[in-house]
Amino acid sequence: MSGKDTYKDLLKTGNLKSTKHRNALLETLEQSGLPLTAEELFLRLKEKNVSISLSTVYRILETLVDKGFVIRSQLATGNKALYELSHKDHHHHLHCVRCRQIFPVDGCPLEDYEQLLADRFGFTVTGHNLEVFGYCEKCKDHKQDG
Amino acid sequence: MSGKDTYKDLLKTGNLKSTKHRNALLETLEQSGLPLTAEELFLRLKEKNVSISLSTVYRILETLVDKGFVIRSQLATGNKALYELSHKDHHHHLHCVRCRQIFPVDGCPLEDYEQLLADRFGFTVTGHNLEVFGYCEKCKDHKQDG
DNA sequence: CTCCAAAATAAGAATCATTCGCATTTGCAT
DNA sequence: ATGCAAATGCGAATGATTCTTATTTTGGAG
Repeated sequence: MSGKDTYKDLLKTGNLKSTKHRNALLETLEQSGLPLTAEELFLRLKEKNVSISLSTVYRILETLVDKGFVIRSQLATGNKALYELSHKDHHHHLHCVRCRQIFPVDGCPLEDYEQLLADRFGFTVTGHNLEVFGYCEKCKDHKQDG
Repeated sequence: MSGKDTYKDLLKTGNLKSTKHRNALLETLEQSGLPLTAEELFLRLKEKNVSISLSTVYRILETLVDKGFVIRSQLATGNKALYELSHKDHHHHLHCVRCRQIFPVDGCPLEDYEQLLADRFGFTVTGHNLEVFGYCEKCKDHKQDG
C-alpha cells in the first residue's frame, strides 16, 4: 500500500522526478480524504518519519499545483492555503463555522451554470472554487453560542 | 453624493461611530463596483486626500466584516484578501486568468443546492463563496499564450 | 457649548504564512 | 559507475495582516 514509488508514473507524466518526498507527500494527501495545509502535511510526514523541510513541502506543492495534480484553495476566513489531490472526482466541501470540521460532498451544482456563463457572457470557464459555510449536524443546535 | 455622513445610519445600526475614515472607506467601496484589496482601498483613499493609515484600513474592514456590512473573500491563487459591500444583491464574480479583470454576475445558482445540503446532510448553510475562473471574451483567443 | 470617557486612529513593530538564495544531495540518463 | 540537471535543506527575506501603545476624535451628559 505504501510503496515508495507508488506515484512514479504520475510524476513522470509531469516530467517530474520520483523522489521519496514527492511520493510520501502524495501518499499523505491520498490517505487524508480532506484538504490539508502545508504545515499539516509537514507534520504528518514527520510522523511517518519522513525527514523533510517545510520549504520543500511548499515547493513540492507548488510544483504539483502547476502540473494540475493538486488543487490549492483558500478559505475566505482563513489565512492558510489548503491542498488536496485533484485526480479524484470533482467535489466540494462544507465548512462548519463552529467545530471547523470539513465535510466533502460529491458532485457539483455548477455544470449548467458554467454553460450559462459561456452563452451569456462569452466567458470560457476553466475552473471554479466553491466553499459552503454553515453549521454541521452536531453543531446546529449551538448556532447561538458564538 | 459624497457627504461625510452618508453612512451614519448604517454605522449606527452596528453600534459604530461615524468617522470620516469609515464613511470614506464605505463610499470608496460603493463607488467601486468590484471587490478591492486593503491596499487598493488605502491608495484610493489617498487619492481622495483622505489621510489614513494602512492599519486603520485593515481595522475598519475587520470591523465592517464582523458587522456583516462587508464581505471578505480570498482567491485560491492570490495572497491578498478582497473586500466589497454586502448590502447589494447577492452575486458572484468571473476572474479572467489572463487579464486579471473581474466581472460581476448578478444572481446565484446555489439556492437549490443549499436546500439539498440541508435535506441530505443536515448541514445548515449560512453562506457560501464562489469563484469562477476562465478566459473573458477578449482573452479567450489567447488561451494558449500562457 | 464644554467636557469626558470610550472608541477610533497613527505609526511602526511584530507575526505568520509563504518564497527565495545558495550550498549540498539525489535521481536518472548515458 | 559518472555527471549533470533537478531536488532538497536551511535560514534569511518578503509581504500581507495584526498588534501595541500613545494620541486624537466622537458622541453624549451636563
